[in-house]
Amino acid sequence: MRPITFSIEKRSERARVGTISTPHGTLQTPAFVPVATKANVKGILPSTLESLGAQVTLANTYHLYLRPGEQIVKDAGGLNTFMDWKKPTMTDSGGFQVFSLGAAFGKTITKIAKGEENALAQGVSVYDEGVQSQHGQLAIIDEEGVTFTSHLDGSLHRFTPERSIEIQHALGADMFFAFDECTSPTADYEYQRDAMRRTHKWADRSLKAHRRNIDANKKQGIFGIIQGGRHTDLREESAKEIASMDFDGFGIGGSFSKEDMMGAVQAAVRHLPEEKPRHFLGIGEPGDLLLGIEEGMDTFDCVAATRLGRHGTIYTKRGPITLTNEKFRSEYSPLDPECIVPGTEGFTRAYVSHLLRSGEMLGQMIASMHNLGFIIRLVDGAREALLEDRFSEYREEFVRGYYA
RNA sequence: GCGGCUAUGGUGUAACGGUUAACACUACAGAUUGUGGUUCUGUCAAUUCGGGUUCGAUUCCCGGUAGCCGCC
Repeated sequence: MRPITFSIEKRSERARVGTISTPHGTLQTPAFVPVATKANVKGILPSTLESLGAQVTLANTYHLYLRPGEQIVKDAGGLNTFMDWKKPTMTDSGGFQVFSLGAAFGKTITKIAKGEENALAQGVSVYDEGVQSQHGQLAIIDEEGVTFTSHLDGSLHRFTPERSIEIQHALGADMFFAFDECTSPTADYEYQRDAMRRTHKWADRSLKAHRRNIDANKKQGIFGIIQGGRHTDLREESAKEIASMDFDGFGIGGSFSKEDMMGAVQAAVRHLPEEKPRHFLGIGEPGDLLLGIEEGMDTFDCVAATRLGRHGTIYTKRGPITLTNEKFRSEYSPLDPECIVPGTEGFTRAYVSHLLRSGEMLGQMIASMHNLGFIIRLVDGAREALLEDRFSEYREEFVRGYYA
């Protein structure tokens, strides 16, 4: 019996409603996964997280390895005990940091490319770009793994698939990811293909490293990651390859352009087994979550809710608003009159605007809390809608209000 | 009353007899999708007033005004 099991309660075209069982309890899917990079969701207490309806959190291998070190977490009794979070946990493998500290370091590239960057990328070889900017990067990739300098103190480190898995065993999350390379959206086709095939080899090595550890196999499940950028043929190749391996679940990772995201997902999902959970890494914005659900994705993690909140932007049913804008200084209305998040009922836009403008941490906490509550409710609502056969109406109604 | 010093965006500073007077903060706006915790990118905004010298003055000169310091 595997530690991670998945059952589907209902299907609606490609979308599904299910339950993931883990040693720390179950997850009703579709589910949003708050990001707890350094074993905390920035500005949010675990008890608050629970009251917002969070079912699971995702921590990061790279960050916890550097500080405090995986041994500290292990000796604490694992991630759950360390951070006093009793529900299921996940860890990301550190593969994303290969991108964020490598090709994207010190640049404005994000994992979601805009249209123009795309066009720009057509004629540009990322290999050249990489050589040019290698001095400014903290990570260098080779076939065996990644060598990087710590962003904290400049010290030299190396991750291989085996090392990433070893660290993730020490962290002890219920579900964790194979070590992968998240490519830049500005990379050309050849680079995407080569990086994807390298990721496949790393997936195989990650899986073998995990299965060798009998003890960890009783407590933790491993997810393989599909890459391939925005190219549907690469996404298909990647999905077939990763699906053929004995993973407990799958993740769709990497970079896209906004327009091609769902095409890439569809191409991948086609080749994934029905009976295993699918996680959409780093997605997303409200509309993207609903699209992902429609395409058959089960879980989603994203930093947007907390990052936007910290920087003063909150979600509302009528689209995102920037609370630090002058007009909100004297708006004595709820953060979102159409979506009151429990625990924030009494706060007005004017008050939170004041806190954020004053640099008060409570402002960031309230805005993060609101955004997390908003997103979790959105995804939970989608689950209900799927169960009641009204998902498309649910999605359309939301999109009509949010993107009006 | 006399003498000296100072006067540059909202704030604190910079600069020069010569294009669009610089910088930081503030203000205003934008960005953010597996987090490098208060980040990144833009924008608005000033030479105290009146004369004079000069091709040209924020800069040099005279005066007014204001502030600070000293003296009686």
